[in-house]
Amino acid sequence: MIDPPSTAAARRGRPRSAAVDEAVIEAVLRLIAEGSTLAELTMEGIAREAGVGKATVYRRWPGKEALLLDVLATVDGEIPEEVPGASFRDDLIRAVEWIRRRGLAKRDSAIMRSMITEAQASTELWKRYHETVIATRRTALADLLKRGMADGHIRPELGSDVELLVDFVTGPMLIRTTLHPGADLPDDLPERLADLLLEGMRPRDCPF
Amino acid sequence: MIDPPSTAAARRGRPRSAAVDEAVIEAVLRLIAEGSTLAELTMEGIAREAGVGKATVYRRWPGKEALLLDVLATVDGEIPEEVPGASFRDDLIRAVEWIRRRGLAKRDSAIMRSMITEAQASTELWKRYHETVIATRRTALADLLKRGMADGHIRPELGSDVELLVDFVTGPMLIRTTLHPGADLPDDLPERLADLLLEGMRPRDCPF
DNA sequence: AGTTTTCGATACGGACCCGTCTCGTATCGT
DNA sequence: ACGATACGAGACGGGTCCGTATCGAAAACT
Repeated sequence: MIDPPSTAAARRGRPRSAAVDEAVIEAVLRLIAEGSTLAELTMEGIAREAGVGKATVYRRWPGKEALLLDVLATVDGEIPEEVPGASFRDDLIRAVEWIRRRGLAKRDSAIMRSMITEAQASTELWKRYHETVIATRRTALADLLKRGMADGHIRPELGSDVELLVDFVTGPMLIRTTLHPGADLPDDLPERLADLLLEGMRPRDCPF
Repeated sequence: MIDPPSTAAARRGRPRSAAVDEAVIEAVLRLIAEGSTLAELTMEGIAREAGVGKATVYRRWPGKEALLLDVLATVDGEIPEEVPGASFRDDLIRAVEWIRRRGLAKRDSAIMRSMITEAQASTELWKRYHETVIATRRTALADLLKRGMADGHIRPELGSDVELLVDFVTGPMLIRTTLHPGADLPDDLPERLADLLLEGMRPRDCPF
């Protein structure tokens, strides 16, 4: 985002409308949710959708890439706080359920699909998305798994590769939400999946 | 692919070069593998990459969509025949290993990523890819799982939703290959993952 | 009140791509 | 040999998008 004319000298004249910033970002999210690829997004189309002049957009962002970076920033905050629940099983279900919800949200799943393509080019955009959304979520899940390991819900020898466990937990649901868009995601899916995962990780002599 | 001037009347004149067909399709695959999005592909760029006149491309395909459909057709054949191996575990490892290999192949993974994004628009292209590549592979895996179920490697109550099991098996490795491009995929990953999966699915009193 | 900046709208030149067409040449059938 | 077609190269008009500039009106500051 471009700063208004440099903080020092001027603060005179009509100030920028915060509503416009919001309208533009909302417009981008709307277009993505409606099926636009990132490549299909145009500054002209964005301005039109936002009901805003093209120059007004360029006054704030130097180009599409910068704008999209700011759009992504508004998506970051949607990661839920990680409160340990009643049991390891509950926490696991909640983690999977969270992925399911993102899949049901047109907006989030559309963004994710867009980012997957961007990953090929490994752009700044993808780096940002990975750092703020994916990595955050993965470390949170890794922590959860480590807690479960400490409590004896997971075979110790699996601890050598927590990343594999994270993929193990997230993969199935993620595949449903990204690869089979429109696949039905019934309410009890997280629970059934979590039990399947638990069974895969638990010690053979575990009493749970 | 457009037929040469109608089968009936004419077969005179210089025939079309089969080498050109190949060169064009190869060029498209090369461009995709190098990171081009499908949207970024241009008929001009394709012709240039193939060392071919633009008109020569249009003589064979009416447009990009049709060309890409033919390109996809050349990718279909790479699905391996499904020979039951020594054990259920071996078969499972082979199935996961196959996904890993596709992930290592820049070409295949790039195509897959492209298709995932294209799926939003639900084009003819996606339908074709899903039918010929994804669905084929999934039913093969479902058959494998049913065999395993019949042999007692899988808890009977899991049989009610084979699709979930397919996601369970493919998800983790697919996530690695599509969502974390460039992630290392060590040789023993399929084996470790398959054992994790087996453990999740096996009956508690299973002797295996 | 007067100044300054933003606002939406729109015009502009440049770049790129589309799909068609026209070259001169090459390569086939007859 | 000859006619027909394919070939590479590239010109062409038409379209879209980029990023900048200009307009009169609106909205803030001094």
